[in-house]
Amino acid sequence: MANAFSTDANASGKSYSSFMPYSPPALVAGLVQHELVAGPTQLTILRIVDETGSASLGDIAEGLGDHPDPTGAVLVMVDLEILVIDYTDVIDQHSVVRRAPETPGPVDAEAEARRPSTFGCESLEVNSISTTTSDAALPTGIEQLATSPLVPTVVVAAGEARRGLGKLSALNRPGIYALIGERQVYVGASASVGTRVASGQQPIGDIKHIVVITDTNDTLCDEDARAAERMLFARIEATRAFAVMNELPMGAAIDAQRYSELDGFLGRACLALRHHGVMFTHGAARAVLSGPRQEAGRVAPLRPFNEMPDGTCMELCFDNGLVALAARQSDNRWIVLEGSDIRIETAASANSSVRFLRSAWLHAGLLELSADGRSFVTTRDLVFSSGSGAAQFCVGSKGRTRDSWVAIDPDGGIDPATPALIAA
DNA sequence: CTGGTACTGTCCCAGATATA
DNA sequence: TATATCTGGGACAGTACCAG
Repeated sequence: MANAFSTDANASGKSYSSFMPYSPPALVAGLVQHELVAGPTQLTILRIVDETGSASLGDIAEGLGDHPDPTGAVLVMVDLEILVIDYTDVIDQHSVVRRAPETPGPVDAEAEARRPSTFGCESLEVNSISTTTSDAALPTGIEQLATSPLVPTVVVAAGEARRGLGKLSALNRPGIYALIGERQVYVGASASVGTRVASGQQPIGDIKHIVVITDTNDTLCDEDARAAERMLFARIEATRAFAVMNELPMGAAIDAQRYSELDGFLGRACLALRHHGVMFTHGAARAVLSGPRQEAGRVAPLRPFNEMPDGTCMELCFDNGLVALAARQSDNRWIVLEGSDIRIETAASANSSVRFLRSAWLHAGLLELSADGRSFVTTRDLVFSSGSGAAQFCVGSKGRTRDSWVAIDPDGGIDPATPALIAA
């Protein structure tokens, strides 16, 4: 699947097209040129839409009969700006498809915001994106891409200057900080980071330096800061130059695009710290900028596909057909196996870790959209510290526990009910 | 020292589905 | 049609630990 997510030059600017394993579509003489949209398919889709002015994706799929990929066909036509699709969280059979406005006209920002912009990252917020030049000022056919407004401001203070950080109004905003000792670091975050550092009593002595990172444009919100705290924690832990004093922060529920933006933000901050000899001074600058692929210990050692993992193999079935497999190696070490289904949506009750990890692992390529688009699929064995944590991550909600995993026969033995089913 | 919060695990409820 | 079972989701308690 990895190759299907091409972002190369052939990828259309309409980003969801990048997850379709087909050639880029084109419109020639009013007819779509694409494997999924033959002439009759195009006519049928437009007829269904025109009957009432709009149609659900489910109606179109039904109208297309045995078409192999009706959703893909519709998305091709959306890509070509023949149709638009409205949906709330994810594209499903209830998503409404209608004709695109004929003239470019003013961009429907709200509808634009709902368009899928990266694989598997539906409902991405675009409020973090800013443009510096009005589209109207550009000639037709030229588009300035929006970029993240996150720009790190990095402040380094001596340990004894700690109290003074509370007096800097520029630090009275969400941000993250690190208290650096000889061989140990304490990482934290706060909605008002300067005050937090100045008045805190974190359990670390012999502080040599204090690093405070905020956003120059003050677009970093409290949730971003808590997510960035966990990400900085992982970056520092990966250097092995310091022992991180506190436990792994819980992170926050951010979407995959925001995760990517924060990662870039942190990369620039870490590079500044390297250039000033504060932290991240070992290894290549490139590695400092990119950071570790994943938190230490979350990816299990590589395992040949035909080799069974250690431990008891367990199975978790959910959402009418999705299956995750795990190896229970001990009460506090569960391995969710490569190829397991991970539900795309998360429930409102899902904890922040469930959402944070989805974004982190999409960013890292440890989760990919499945071939049928119904779920994410894990691309490596992933480590969890509890059965319920693993189950809740897979299902995307609470209410699943360690007992939700059912032991399976690692030798592929038949189900005890199979003889009865055959007899019937 | 205390309050707040996250994580884990258990319990319960509601709706859908299967079965008698 | 009534009942049983399954599944998804929320509420809650115990624990641990951070933050003030």
